[in-house]
Amino acid sequence: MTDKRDEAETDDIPAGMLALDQQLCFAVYSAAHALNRTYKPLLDPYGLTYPQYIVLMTLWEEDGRTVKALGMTLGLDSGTLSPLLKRLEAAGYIHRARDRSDERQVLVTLTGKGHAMKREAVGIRRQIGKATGCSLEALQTLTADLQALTGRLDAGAAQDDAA
Amino acid sequence: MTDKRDEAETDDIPAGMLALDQQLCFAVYSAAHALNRTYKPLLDPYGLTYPQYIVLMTLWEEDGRTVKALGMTLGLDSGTLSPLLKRLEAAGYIHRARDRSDERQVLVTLTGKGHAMKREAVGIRRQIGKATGCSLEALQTLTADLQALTGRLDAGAAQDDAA
DNA sequence: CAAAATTATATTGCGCGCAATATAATTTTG
DNA sequence: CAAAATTATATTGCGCGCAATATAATTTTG
Repeated sequence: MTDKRDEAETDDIPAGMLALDQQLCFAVYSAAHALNRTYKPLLDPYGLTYPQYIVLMTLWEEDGRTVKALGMTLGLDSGTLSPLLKRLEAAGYIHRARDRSDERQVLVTLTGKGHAMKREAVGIRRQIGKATGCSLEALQTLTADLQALTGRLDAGAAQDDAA
Repeated sequence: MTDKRDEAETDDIPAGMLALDQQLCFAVYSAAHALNRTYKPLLDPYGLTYPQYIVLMTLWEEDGRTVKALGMTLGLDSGTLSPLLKRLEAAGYIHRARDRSDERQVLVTLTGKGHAMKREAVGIRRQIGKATGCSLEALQTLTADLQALTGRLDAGAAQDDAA
């Protein structure tokens, strides 16, 4: 973009020491996997995966959303959500139905089992909180920093699309 | 574990506001996806996925590792690595060969193309750095916090295994 | 109002990530 | 040293996550 040339000298990184940006990427990658592993034994008894649990959390906040609305909140498209929602329905947690006033849309609503799961989530939340071993402030800071990072990354991607 | 009862009142979270620990989990989840999306257009021209790129980075640090050693570093098992490495070999980036002194092990080494990719990585690294939009200090703090989090999560999981 | 464009969801195919299992090589045990 | 246990890798099956495509409903355009 700029016509500067003289900032190209990060060329070689001392052996045994990754560049910081690579470290960050790997740290996010590893943390995501570690969280997944931590959730797994807590969710297995309910037959839920972590992404399915996230969808339920979203519905606990606001029930009766469309697939599209869920996708916007979670950053997922129908290619991921459609089969996931079918499994959640098969497991009895949600119900899917075409919107009568716009038959293109599918409304996703919690079943009794889906609502009941919210109470079970209290224990899960407590265990995850314990496992992170973070103070409330640390949790807040880290969350805010990650949200800011995600925002900047997505903003950059959107800009690239425009070009 | 403790016999206290009087800390069970996080039961209900105000509507429209997720508990902080859930926010953190979702923030990590979203950041990982955002990073993946950012890497994708940069790696596509080379026919590489982000996990494959991570494996290459690991080999740039120390070539000639076993599958097991790679797995320890990356937190992945052979179920993930075996097919991934086969694809990296098919793409010409690495070579796989049984260790002559212990035929159970497979040694993974970079090809010329695999080594050459390290130079291409300089540009990718710069673009990712720009996309994160972080100061060096912010990058360092965030990385360290995430590494600490991952460490605590994995330590907890290891403890559970022992029980 | 009919044709074209847009929108919402679903499907297919591919690459992880992981659990469960299989296989072959090596080490330990009796 | 032979049998049993362990170790390293590979394979199968399932659920994401995403790109590409298909389909049906709705909206826009002429």
